[in-house]
Amino acid sequence: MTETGAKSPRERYRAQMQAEIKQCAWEQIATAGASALSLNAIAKQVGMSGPALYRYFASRDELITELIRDAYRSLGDTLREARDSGADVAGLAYALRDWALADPQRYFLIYGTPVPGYHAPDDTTEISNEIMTMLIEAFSARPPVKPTTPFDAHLEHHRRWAADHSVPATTLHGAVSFWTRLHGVLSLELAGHFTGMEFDPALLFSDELNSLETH
Amino acid sequence: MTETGAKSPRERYRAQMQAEIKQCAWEQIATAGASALSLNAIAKQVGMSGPALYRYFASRDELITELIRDAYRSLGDTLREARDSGADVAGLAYALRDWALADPQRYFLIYGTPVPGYHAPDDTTEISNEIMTMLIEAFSARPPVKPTTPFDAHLEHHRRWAADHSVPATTLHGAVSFWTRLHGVLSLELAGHFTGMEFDPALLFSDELNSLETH
DNA sequence: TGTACATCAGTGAACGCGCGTTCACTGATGTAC
DNA sequence: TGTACATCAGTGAACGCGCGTTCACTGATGTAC
Repeated sequence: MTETGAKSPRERYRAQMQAEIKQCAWEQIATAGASALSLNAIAKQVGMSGPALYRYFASRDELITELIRDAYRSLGDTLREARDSGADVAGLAYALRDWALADPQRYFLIYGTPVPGYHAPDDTTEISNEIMTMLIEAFSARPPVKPTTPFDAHLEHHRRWAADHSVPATTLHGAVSFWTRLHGVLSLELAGHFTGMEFDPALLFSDELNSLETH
Repeated sequence: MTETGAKSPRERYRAQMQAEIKQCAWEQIATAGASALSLNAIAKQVGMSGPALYRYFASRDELITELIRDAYRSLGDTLREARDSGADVAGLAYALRDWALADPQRYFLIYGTPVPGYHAPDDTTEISNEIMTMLIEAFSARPPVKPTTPFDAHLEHHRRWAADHSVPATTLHGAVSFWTRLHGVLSLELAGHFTGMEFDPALLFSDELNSLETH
């Protein structure tokens, strides 16, 4: 009875309120960074008093955890939709880039500076795995790469993390390099490390994407 | 009279105390992240009372700024020393990697999540420029690369940031890709995004380094 | 349709806390004659 | 070498602040008969 569809008005309201709180939280993060997120400030902006938030989230940490979960889900959804629309490796890359540019602080919430103590919730690693699987699939549809690097050889015996057992190691390598190279450009761009150099980061991104063809 | 050498005992003591404070600050950052840095906590650990720190730093922000400056200087020194010891591109890469692994939070203080409001002090961009120049020099010593990519062409007309006007655009491109690719692997490794995959990040790093030969 | 009760969103006061920072001060160290 | 003064490191009390969180409560909304 409780498990599917048919929400009561109260449940609707509750969900809507929860979404509004998160929305405010995201705006605050975009403005001042995640570490400056304040429950009281959110409450004020939403138009209710501080303690009321505890109807929706058990604590500040739980709110942040939920935001991280949402960020992962959003990225996963974005890439899945791209794939379902027939996107190839390049399509996934641009979907990633657009997603990152749309909200840099959301990107950094996943891929930015780790907080020493904190450990991300388990569902996020599931989404990470799904993303990796999508990348591997995309690279599987490509003409195979010739040269075998030391890392390729290493991967032959360290590939338990990859769901698909039949795919060649060079394909796994492609997926990993997709991740690291595009993250390299993206994170430096989003952090503003290219301001001062007048080149267009988009072109660098495209070039890095193309570099994945040979490796 | 004031400008060079010959420090008085007071100046010595002062410099030593300042260094000790910074040292404690770094330990705190390594433990709990930069955003959790607390003046009072530092004071307690150094063995003096809170307000005493204001003899050495005008404010918390100035302390952090100074730490960022030191991080940049440390990285610059490390790479310069490597170069002066005759390191080539690969040597610089491993010097970078070692430096990053020695203190991940120091790395993230430079290359991690940006704080929306904050702007790094000017001297840091000088060091960034110096680092870029060293990379360009290192890539100049290599056999030239054949294929010209769109980004190469773009760089021909957007290279004012590069001090050396005589070097080909593909060389500049090499230096930029060095930066982005190695940062991509390093930052994901340091942030722990490879835990759960059993491969050795060092081998991936080497492979990414080798990938720079063709591009 | 109307009444009695349960659920639950939101309030306001209060908690303790640690923060950065200021201020007037003490006391030791250095400098000048 | 000894005295008089200036410099400056460090203290302790106090400031106001905003934080996350708890608690007992009010009042509206939903549910059962």
